[in-house]
Amino acid sequence: MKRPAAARRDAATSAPEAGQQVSDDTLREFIGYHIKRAFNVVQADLNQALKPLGLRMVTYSALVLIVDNPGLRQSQLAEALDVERANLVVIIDELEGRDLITRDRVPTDRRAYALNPTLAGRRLYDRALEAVRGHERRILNGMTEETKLAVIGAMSLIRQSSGGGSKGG
Amino acid sequence: MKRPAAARRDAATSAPEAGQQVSDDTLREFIGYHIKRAFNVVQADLNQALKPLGLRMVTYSALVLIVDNPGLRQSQLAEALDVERANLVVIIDELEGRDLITRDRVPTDRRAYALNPTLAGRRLYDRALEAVRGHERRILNGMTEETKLAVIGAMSLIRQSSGGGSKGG
DNA sequence: TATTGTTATACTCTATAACTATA
DNA sequence: TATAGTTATAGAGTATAACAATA
Repeated sequence: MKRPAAARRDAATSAPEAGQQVSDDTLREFIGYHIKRAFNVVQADLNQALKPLGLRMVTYSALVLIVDNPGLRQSQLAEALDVERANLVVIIDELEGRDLITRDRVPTDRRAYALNPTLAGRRLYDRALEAVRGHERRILNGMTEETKLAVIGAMSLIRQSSGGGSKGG
Repeated sequence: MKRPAAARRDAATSAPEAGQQVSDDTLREFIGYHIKRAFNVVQADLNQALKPLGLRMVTYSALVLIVDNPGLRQSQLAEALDVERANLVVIIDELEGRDLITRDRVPTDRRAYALNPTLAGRRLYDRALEAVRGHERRILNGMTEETKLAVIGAMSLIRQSSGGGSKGG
């Protein structure tokens, strides 16, 4: 109920002193605010880094998981990426259309497709990982290994607070 | 160029052993991946917390900044929230339509509007902050103060790597 | 009956260009 | 000329329902 000391200007219908800068002291109390702002930077820079390869964040993540888990099914990939099966279809269409992966019928369950990378897919995987490593070097800007581990631990802690799937946002 | 030891299954067009679970070891090398997953959880839970108040993440942030910086202009708010002026219009419309804020003409610059909270706006601000504090308690799940500060420092470091505006993602 | 992949649809968020009224 | 707010529009991202084929 108490209000932030620093932020507040004066009371009702105050004048908009133009040159003055906006205080976000109240929002900065919250860790979620900092995460959101940082994530915006990460996302923007990552997409820039992936653009020359014709990839976006989702298509990149999907390609990596398919190369690392060849033969997995669309439903498994959808769950791993935390996207709806329906929305994954166009992502897979895109990767398949560029001959980066193949959709292979599963003999033992003819409803399902096994996703496998092509040679081109594996090559793009290597280039994408190099690009993303460069991107991380850029945005981390000399962050210590200790801090990195602390962040990863903290993010995992937050992730655990949710039951599992995190949609609905 | 080297490949993750843990992740890889066998080679070309392998079988999709159904029960097996998907490895994201390669992606977990990257801090951005952890931030994204955590942010998804934060966003989903925050929106749940704000729903009873009729607020979303943006409208909440906008309301907080308007209460803390009464009299600021839309363009200032747009910059502070890192959204386009054009997209802020509907957000402001929404808050104004609910009589949480007012758009007041600036006498010294008749192009601009000064944004001011109403009494109802200030009251909802208080309730929203309470709700968000509860949300943070929930998702942080006993994170130590030390870790929190480390995370905030790390997120600020990432934010600094960008020139300022972080759009284009 | 349930599940896999699919289509269609809708709703949010975001980016861009162009307009108006003022400066 | 430039700026503040606005409108319109298009592209992502995402959620839901319903369908065909298969289990």
